[in-house]
Amino acid sequence: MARVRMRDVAEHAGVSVRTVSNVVSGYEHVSPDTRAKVQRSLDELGYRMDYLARGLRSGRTGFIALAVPFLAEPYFAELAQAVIRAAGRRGITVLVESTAGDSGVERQIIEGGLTNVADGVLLSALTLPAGDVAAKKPDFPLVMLGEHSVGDQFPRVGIDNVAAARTAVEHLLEQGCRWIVALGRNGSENGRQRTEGYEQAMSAARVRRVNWLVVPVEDWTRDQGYAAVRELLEGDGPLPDAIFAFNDALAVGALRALDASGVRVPEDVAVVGIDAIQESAYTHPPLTSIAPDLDAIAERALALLEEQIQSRGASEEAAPDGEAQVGAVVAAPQEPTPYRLVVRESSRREAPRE
Amino acid sequence: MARVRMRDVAEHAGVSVRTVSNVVSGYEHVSPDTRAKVQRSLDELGYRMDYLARGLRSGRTGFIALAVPFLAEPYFAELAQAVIRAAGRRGITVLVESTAGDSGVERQIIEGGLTNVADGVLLSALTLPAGDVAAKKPDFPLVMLGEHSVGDQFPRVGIDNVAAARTAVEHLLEQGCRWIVALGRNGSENGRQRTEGYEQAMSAARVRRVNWLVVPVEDWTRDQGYAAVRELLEGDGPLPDAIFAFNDALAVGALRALDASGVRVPEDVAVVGIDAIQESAYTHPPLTSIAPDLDAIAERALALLEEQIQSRGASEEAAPDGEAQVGAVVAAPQEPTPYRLVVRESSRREAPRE
DNA sequence: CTGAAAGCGCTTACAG
DNA sequence: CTGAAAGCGCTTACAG
Repeated sequence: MARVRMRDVAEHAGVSVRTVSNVVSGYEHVSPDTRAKVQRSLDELGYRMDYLARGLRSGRTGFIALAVPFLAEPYFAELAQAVIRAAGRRGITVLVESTAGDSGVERQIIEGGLTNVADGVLLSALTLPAGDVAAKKPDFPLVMLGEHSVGDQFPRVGIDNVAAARTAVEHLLEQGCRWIVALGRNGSENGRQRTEGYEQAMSAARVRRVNWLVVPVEDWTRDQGYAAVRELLEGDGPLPDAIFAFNDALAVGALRALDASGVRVPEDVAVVGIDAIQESAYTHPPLTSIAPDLDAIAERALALLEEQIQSRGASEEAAPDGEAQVGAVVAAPQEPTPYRLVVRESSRREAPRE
Repeated sequence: MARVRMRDVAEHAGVSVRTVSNVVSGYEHVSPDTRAKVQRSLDELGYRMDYLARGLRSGRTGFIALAVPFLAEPYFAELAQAVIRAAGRRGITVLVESTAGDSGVERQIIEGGLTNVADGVLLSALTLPAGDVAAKKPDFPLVMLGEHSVGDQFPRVGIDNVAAARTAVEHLLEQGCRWIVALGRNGSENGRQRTEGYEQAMSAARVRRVNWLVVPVEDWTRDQGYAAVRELLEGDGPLPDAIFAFNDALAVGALRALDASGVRVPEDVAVVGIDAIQESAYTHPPLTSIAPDLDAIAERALALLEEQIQSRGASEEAAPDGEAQVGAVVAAPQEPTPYRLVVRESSRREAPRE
């Protein structure tokens, strides 16, 4: 029961390991007879490739790393699932890392902590200051997920946050809302961009400045959304028309706070989120949200990563000392991936006030 | 910028690679002077271990694989997060695989598809028939997650499903409910066990058989919960007292269906789930659920896996032909991990009917 | 189309 | 406490 190696298969089939390797890796020029013979030995002995050894020798492991802040956050879990599925189609195995929003771990990844294990990395950075990533100039295949505006140093894929936020707010404006609270500004680039989209829409609709309000939070989680809205609702006075939450988790928290305070959605306050996580179809009431095309994100990210992986192989051959600028090859600015507005009950006003 | 190897560090420091290796791996018996010298070279050259090479040579990669059916299902995402966190504390990297409920992939894993990449695997099987796993007698470290009753072939960790279900139903009975629908039986072992817990509680409370009802579903998802309850509510006639959903996803779907039909929770129908996923605190109304201790599950699973990994190392030394029965070493029946009942509004009746 | 052989970057008995 | 050397299981020019 000891491990079966290529050598064992070769002996069993009466060929050289070279030939076994050829058969296993699907090399074309092997005579049908030899192939059949080797295949039989392969099956009979139950050979299983040692990917580690192959990786060591060939420089390619067939793994890529996906680093997300919190795997337990629905958006990231769903993104990871999409990436795993897309990778599976390409015969790539995904190593999922959870950086826990800890920039230490993110930094470690940027510095190449996974380089020799993974052929490349997909990084959905949260805490890492954009400048830091840019400064490191990683010398391995890297694609950023989400809109982080890290200069144009790396290929990145994600929706256009500004446009997405604008779309969400425009939808609320179309429903007749005029006093719209933006929920979720924080230090992140994403937060800035979504704030900007909000402001663009409010400005274009000529909404009075007094009716603009951006509520900050630390993290885009249900609890923070809940807490922020509870605070907002305390005391007396008129209510805003609508809440535009920067993601669905915040929106879920907001809905719960509204519900707990007896505020009706959408009659009193309309709510819109971003991400269209699965949960959003089951909230009370179902949540209107911006749905990024996760499959498109995954597909494109993988395509970009593979481009880099391939070009690295090529350039290393050309310049064995590894001076090649890996990232630069494909750093051309990317089109943002598509998204769509999913209108559900949380923002559907029977009779627009307008 | 070419890759810095141990040999480079050794030359730079004027020692042998053996010494560099000793320093890097924290071997004790290295003179302080040598250590300092080597450390300086390490830093100066920016050495980074090639884990692949180490793994090939030493037989340990420092990776374990975690295979779950659907990473996008909240329970599994939260479990994965717990495992990653616990593994991080032990210096282990987790390779997350999503089997997509496809028994093909699960089977592949059981057959050792990840063996040489991961030191061991944590498998949360869903579709795989218990007998199959048992029949394969995997020759690598394996711990099953969740209660699958695969004989006692493998160490496994999870809550006691029967007891958990019984606890949930007993809680409903205590609230005065007498006509409790169990939602979620399917072909899975988990489903059978939760059904059994339901029956035990109903039986012990001497509830009339006419008031027992087990509603089947295919998957434990929100949509299936929604669809099943919609169907249940169609037409006229009295409503049941309560719904015991076999997991929170089903409960979320049930809550939505109830809400859409204008049925009040908990006044008309109380609802209880299992898993206590984060989402459950934000449903309408907040959902009572059974909370398994995910950290305990992760910790224990990792401990059991490490035991096996270690004992394999040991036994292989003793019996180089690999005849050692890896799993058997620690296959002693495990205590189920703890859980607790989290009572929220969905089952809290001000005035128990009893 | 196939063989014999070098080598990927480590670890680890074996000596000293 | 440290060196010189073998070898983990592959891939891949280099020959033939």
